[in-house]
Amino acid sequence: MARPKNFDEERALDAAMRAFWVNGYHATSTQDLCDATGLGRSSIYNTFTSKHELFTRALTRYLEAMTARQLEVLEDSAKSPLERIRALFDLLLAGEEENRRGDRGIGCLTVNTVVELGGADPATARLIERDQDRRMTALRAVIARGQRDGEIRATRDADQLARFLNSVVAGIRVAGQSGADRDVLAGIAATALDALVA
Amino acid sequence: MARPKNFDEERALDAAMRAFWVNGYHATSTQDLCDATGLGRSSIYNTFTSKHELFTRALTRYLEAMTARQLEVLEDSAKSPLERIRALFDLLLAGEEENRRGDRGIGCLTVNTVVELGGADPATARLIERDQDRRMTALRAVIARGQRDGEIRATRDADQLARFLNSVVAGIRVAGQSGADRDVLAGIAATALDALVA
DNA sequence: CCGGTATTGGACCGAACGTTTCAGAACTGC
DNA sequence: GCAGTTCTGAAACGTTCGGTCCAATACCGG
Repeated sequence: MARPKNFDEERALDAAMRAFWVNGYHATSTQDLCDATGLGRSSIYNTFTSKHELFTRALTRYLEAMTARQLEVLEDSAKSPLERIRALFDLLLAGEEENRRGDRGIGCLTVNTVVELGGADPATARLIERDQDRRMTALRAVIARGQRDGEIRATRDADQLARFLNSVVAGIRVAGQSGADRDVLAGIAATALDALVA
Repeated sequence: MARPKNFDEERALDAAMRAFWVNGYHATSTQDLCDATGLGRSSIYNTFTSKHELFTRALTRYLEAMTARQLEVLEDSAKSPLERIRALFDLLLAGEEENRRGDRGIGCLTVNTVVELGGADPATARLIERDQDRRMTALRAVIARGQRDGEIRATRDADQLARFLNSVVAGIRVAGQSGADRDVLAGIAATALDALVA
């Protein structure tokens, strides 16, 4: 047929994702993307059409990877509902530990994107909304199950508790980004769980 | 002496603050700032030196205004500690209600700035850190007081609970920014309080 | 009312932005 | 090894960026 690309598209996507994650959409220039991926401008535009399209692809990849891992934890039938939620926080904390630049975390691409583009880029906002729905559904199910088992307080409905947890997750991400260390984040997570078991 | 400025510096600062708040630092151009303030380039640069300096001034103003209002609530001796914390959430929810563009909130300039610039702009990060210290100190004091009175659980120390609340506040801001309505945010706040009172 | 000083609007600066173009290189199928 | 197709690197596109310059203007103190 024709000349093949001499780079791995998914590897390039990962590098771009990382760049957007660390610096944000606007602060990442096409030159930065070339440097991060090791590709030339032509290859990037030939493969991904535009900066925005590349961002969309990178974000989609991020959402899929993160949510897949979270759902795996939430649906682990070897654990009780409450243990799964604890495991979810463990996963989160491990991720925060892993992704640090200097004295602070780089946050979560989802949260970062909601904050930076949420109001200005409806297509991206929808992408994140659909992902949130998936996570919320799984979370709600686990909580409802825990409530039936008597492991989780039933004084608030599963939906409300799920939204609370989801919001705490975002809060932990922001706290990590503003410099809180692992112990502090673990303390926040543990305290949040108090609201579920009391 | 000489010709006086024919605009109100603080009013201009408010307008600039609003622009940065809604769109973020990078996505707000100097032209946007001219449009928002109604000033010409010359007046802006003559008064504020640079875009970054204007941002610093605007952020400082925001921090001062927000924190002053929060401290006022937290130090209201007419209320019990727990009532003060409830009032803090009420203040937060009222602010979220007030600041909406379309179907979503515009968040909180502090959180937005941590997310957008936290890792790349140490001077700004320090500014926010100092502000956070003030708010955390007040929060810790109120919680400690509530614990002495037996109104707040003493199974976790005041510092940990304060960090938890602070993180929930950020989480609520992000949730509002991703489209959650008032009832949902109120539910998150109420659930967070469960962790304090058991 | 005039001299001195600061502010103002608008033209303008070089640099960087996202994107396009294109000639040449590289690979496939025949 | 040639024809056909795609990829690649480099140069260049027009636009917008943050910031400067300057002549005209407006005000104050004397």
